[in-house]
Amino acid sequence: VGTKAVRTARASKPGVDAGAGAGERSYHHGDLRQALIEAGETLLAERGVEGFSLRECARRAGVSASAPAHHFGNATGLLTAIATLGFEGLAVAMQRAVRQAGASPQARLQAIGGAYIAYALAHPARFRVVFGSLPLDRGDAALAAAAKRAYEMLAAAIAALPGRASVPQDSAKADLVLAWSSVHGFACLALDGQLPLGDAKDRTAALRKLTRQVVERLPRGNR
Amino acid sequence: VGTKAVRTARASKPGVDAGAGAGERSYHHGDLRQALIEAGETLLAERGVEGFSLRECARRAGVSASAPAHHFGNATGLLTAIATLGFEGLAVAMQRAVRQAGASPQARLQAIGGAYIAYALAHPARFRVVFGSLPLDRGDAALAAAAKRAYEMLAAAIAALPGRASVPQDSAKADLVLAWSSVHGFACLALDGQLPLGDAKDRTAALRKLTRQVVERLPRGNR
DNA sequence: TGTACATCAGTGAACGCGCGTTCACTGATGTAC
DNA sequence: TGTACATCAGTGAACGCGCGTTCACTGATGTAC
Repeated sequence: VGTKAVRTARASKPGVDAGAGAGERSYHHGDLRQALIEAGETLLAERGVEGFSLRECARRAGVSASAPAHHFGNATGLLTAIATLGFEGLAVAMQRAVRQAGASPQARLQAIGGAYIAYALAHPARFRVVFGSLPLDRGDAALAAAAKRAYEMLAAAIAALPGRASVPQDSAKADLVLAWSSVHGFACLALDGQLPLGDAKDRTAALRKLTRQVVERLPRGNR
Repeated sequence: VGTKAVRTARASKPGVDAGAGAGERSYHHGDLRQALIEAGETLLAERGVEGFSLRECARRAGVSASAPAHHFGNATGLLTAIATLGFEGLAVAMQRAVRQAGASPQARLQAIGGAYIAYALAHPARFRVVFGSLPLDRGDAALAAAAKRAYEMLAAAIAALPGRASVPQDSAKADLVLAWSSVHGFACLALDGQLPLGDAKDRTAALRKLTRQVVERLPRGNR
């Protein structure tokens, strides 16, 4: 009975199977790791941090409750993988924004801020895992590397502003905190639905104002 | 046995009993509502959002598992009460900061920002309940009133800045979002331990820089 | 090309646990007369 | 001041549930010869 139920569940999601002509999947999943991560994100998006469970992820991936242990060990392992994706996605989104923003350092920094917020709103589950209070394996190497990459993109964008070369390091740090705080706060409040902004147009306007002012208020070094 | 255990638990927290000479508490608690709220906050602080449960709150208050239902109905009710406290405390803290900051509108706004962050760091559990993803009864009248009070303090402080009378309403809204985002983001990142700031001194310096710049960059209306 | 075997990736039953909630109950308190 | 009674605020046993994790197992795959 169990096997049949699994097959039915899988058959309802065609196109996920790797190889194998028919819609049926074989005993092995193909890419359970990936499927569990996706299930986890969907679950978090649907039920929030409270509703997350490893068993439900397994259920959604069409797999027995004990299967996830082979890939992630435990729930923290899966959440850590999702958080890593979150940092990586953030870095990629910021990278892309920089490329599209042209050569002006100001425009680039502004674009990074916009990309940060857009990413948070597009992937609320990932964002909440990264910056929420769920248990993560903070010692995980992949997680730390992804976090560092995202962090350094922001730092580099600030350092590239005119006149910043002469800014002392701890002052540069404080400026990074300032810029990051603004953008991060906006993302959090927007995600929580706390912002007193009516429609998406209001929000876009406020967002643009915010990123512009963040750029403008970063002091130049040589004054 | 149950009753005895309860008595022992209560006896270990002297001074909580209302009236009654001896350390023993009677059948009635005295102020269970308050005790449950405090237990909830401690629990959240200790175990985070994940570790919260109504039963554990009852246990810590030295009371049976079914007692909380008399006061809060369910877990969401207790969390809503904590969130209400959070907004009220935030409003009170900001109020106090304004009073101590003197007459200058700039200094007042800056003080409000500092008070917001200080409150978040001093009451992480409340702050996380207010702005986290835990289920709350958003229709609760007390909660809505407290939220409104806190929100309007910030709005009033911004409106009191020189030249702001002529700023159109939607632009004022966007400015409020800007100021709130900066301060809120700083508080969130600091709570999550994400800020690359070494000690409390670093943090205070960054905080001061942040609130100052927020104030300076709010545009005047009459230009 | 065939065969033996190791390894990988899954199953499914079982465990013990803590949870929220319900229920009939009872001790303590307050109020009317 | 005393008594009857309503109401309030708790008890504790019981329920069914979903959870994470363990365990012996087995089907599928890959590799050595």
